[in-house]
Amino acid sequence: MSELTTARLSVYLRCLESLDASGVNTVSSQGLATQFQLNAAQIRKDLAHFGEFGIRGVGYYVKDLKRHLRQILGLDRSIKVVIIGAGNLGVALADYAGFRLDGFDVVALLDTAREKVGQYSRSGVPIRHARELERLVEREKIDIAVVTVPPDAAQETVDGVVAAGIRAILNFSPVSPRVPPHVKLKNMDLTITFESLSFFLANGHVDP
Amino acid sequence: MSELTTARLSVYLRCLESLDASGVNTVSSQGLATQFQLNAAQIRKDLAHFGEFGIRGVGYYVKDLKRHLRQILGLDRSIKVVIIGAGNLGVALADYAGFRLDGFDVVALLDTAREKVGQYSRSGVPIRHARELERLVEREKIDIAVVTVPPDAAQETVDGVVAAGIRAILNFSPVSPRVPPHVKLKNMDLTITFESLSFFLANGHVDP
DNA sequence: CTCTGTGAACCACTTCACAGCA
DNA sequence: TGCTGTGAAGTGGTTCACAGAG
Repeated sequence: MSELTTARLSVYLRCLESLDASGVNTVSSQGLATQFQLNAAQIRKDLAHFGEFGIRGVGYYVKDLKRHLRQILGLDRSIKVVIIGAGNLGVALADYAGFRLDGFDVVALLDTAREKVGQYSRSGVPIRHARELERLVEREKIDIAVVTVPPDAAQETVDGVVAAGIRAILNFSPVSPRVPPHVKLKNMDLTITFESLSFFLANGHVDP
Repeated sequence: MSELTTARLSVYLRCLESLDASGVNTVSSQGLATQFQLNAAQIRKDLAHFGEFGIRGVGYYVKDLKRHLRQILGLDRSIKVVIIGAGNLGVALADYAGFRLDGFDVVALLDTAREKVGQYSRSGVPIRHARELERLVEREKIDIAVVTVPPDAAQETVDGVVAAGIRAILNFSPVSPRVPPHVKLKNMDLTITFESLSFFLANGHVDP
């Protein structure tokens, strides 16, 4: 299943939540498409991969489809997250309000700096020593590790995360660590993102 | 020019910087490909869009190609960045060390909260009132706006940024604001990213 | 008659394979 | 000979267009 498809499922879920909040009961793929600037055929095709959720001549029941999407995305339970690297970015992510709402539970921040261990983030996430990772994973059934350590520590951190049995990693450091095939690694490389924008500024405006 | 191509140019630049730091003078597309797990033909094709930088039978001069890529990516000058929304994430980004190294200069954080305005981030980025945006853009020739405001303020913030004349926006809020066609908007949606990982955990391990 | 689910056509990006230059 | 630059082939993802269910 394509990355792009699953990202769109998230978008659809968000659209449906908005419609549901407005009291809308049913929506057609065409309705979704025009309201949220999507492609109707693509919506139908994306959804059809997972079952027949629509009713011909009617569309989709908003609440029904919402529930299906939540389940497909694995959001029908709390997802436990640990953040490794209690620097600016790590702590900011731990305190990011959006997560809690969407069922993501940041269990701990991990770091090796003596003066950070034992502290709490503003929103109350405890900072613990990185060596506790294995124990934490075992006891708390961690689902996702977020890596916000300096680039030269990224690969060893990721290795530790994999060894601890975590199968999904979100990496913010500007390197692409190696992971075994059963582990899903997603890189959020801010430098690449900024350089893309810079490229557009340098070249984008010239084209006819 | 494809998004994917420009992202790869950033990757190539990083690889070349690493080679240069190791004292390597020339490298072939094959050399780059095997060392950094890329595709040799793709490297050649990506580069060939912008000129003939290689020498047949030899490869590419590392320092030369580095300079060319910097120029193509628009990194041969300082890029001025303003961050709108001095919350956890905005301040963390302002203090992110990686930027300064790569020629990105965070000129200011903007916010509307009276108690934040006048303060400084840990690394010394001043927090100013959001209404100063237009003046700041005019005086400082801002290139990129980073939007880290709450979702319901995202569209109006982006509208203001566009009105101020900024043509490249990096948006972290979980909505996709509308922008006119001459403006480049890049969304970094953490919720979608986490939900993709959740999807993988829920479905990835089953496939044969 | 409306709207879904889906094969077929289309398009974009990637990889292959080779002509030709150093 | 070794490697680039590039047309041709291949791959995967998107859009079209319609048969058929409700």
